[in-house]
Amino acid sequence: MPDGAARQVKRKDKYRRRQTEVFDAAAAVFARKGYHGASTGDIAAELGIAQSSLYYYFKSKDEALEKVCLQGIKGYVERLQAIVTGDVPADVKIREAIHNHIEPVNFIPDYFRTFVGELRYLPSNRRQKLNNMIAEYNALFEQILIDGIAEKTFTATLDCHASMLMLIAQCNTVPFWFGQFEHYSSTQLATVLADNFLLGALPRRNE
Amino acid sequence: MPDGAARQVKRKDKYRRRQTEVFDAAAAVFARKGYHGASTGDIAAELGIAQSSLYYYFKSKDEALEKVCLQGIKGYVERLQAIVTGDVPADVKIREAIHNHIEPVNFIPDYFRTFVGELRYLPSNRRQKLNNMIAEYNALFEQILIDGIAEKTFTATLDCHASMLMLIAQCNTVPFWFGQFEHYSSTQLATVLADNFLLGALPRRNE
DNA sequence: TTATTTTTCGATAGACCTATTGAAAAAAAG
DNA sequence: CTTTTTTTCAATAGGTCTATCGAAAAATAA
Repeated sequence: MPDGAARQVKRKDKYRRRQTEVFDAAAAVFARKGYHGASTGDIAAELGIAQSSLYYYFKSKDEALEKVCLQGIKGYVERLQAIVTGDVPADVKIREAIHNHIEPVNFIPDYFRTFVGELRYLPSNRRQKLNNMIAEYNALFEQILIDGIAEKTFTATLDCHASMLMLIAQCNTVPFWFGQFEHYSSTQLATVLADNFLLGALPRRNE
Repeated sequence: MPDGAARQVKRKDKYRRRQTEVFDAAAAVFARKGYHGASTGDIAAELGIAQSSLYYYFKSKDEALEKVCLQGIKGYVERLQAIVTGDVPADVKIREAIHNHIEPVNFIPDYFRTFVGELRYLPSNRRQKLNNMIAEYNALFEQILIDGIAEKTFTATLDCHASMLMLIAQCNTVPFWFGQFEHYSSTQLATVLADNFLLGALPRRNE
């Protein structure tokens, strides 16, 4: 028989598991109907419980969106940080970065979509932290391109800032059409995207 | 003094001009707050009139969104059609197509943003026509790439369908950050995007 | 000016939505 | 089985939103 402290932990764990189910449902509904188009009643219906029961797990719809967005970006910056500091050429880093960005579509697609599409509806006080993470992420991404020019991996004419925005824009649209093209895996898709960016559509002679 | 028929035309014209102002306001509010986040009261406030006055110009909020979206895509297909059938190499066509897609950010940015971001919230009966136009547009865009491979302008390894989606995805994000980077004109931006797609980031030897 | 048409408005019905509250049901502990 | 704690619920206050309606105001015509 567990002692008092262990019992507390177990109870908290059970609560957190249920809470995760609630946020999963919220993410699914936000992704499908948009934040403002989704009601707490919709989320409850997704779970088969009463609308008021949700408030045992979050304090407001705003907070639910914040948690979903935080979950959606979780780990992104850390993984990109590791890629940037890696000891490989910039073109390999770009391939890794693109893969890193797209891959979560496989296991948290609703969080991914909600983060990309609904973050702007977070009240500005809650949005601050997430905006900072995005700025940091973008800077890391751009750094790969800047370093790539310095090490002569990329052409000097590359517009690093615009290219960074465009690469991320491409990755961010993937969760919105991933279900419709099952013949691509996320890995294949990342490869297509990276090949396009690195090689270009015009043929190359010496390769 | 105009006769009866001419008077009717003049009145209709005046009505249409005012209606355009109403849709302009709707597009602005939809773009800023999202369709579900925007109320008809917000649109009225933008115009400085009563909320109920709007219903003299449209029958429902849905209809307003439909009209804004239709205005947002107006001319796109026709212009791309002309580009596709033009007598120039595929790389030039791609440059033209990208320019054609991005340029409206200069004169109808709110319609552009609303079309890209809010179309999905149109009830499916109203959305049908617009979806068909998008399908047609995408097919035309992809045709440029397919033709480009056939005429040896592009590498045979190019994934035309994925590339089409990615190019359009890039163009579609432009209206969401255009205001923040004033040192790019839409033309310069189109050039960066096309250069990236055609040439790639890796240096080329013989050019 | 007076009469007619166009445009705007105030008031509101009817619906929906968020968040709260106290109580009931379910689960866990004793 | 009884008590305690956790989880869910029904009911609802208080707010917002869309769309309608008849009347008022403004513009135009006679």
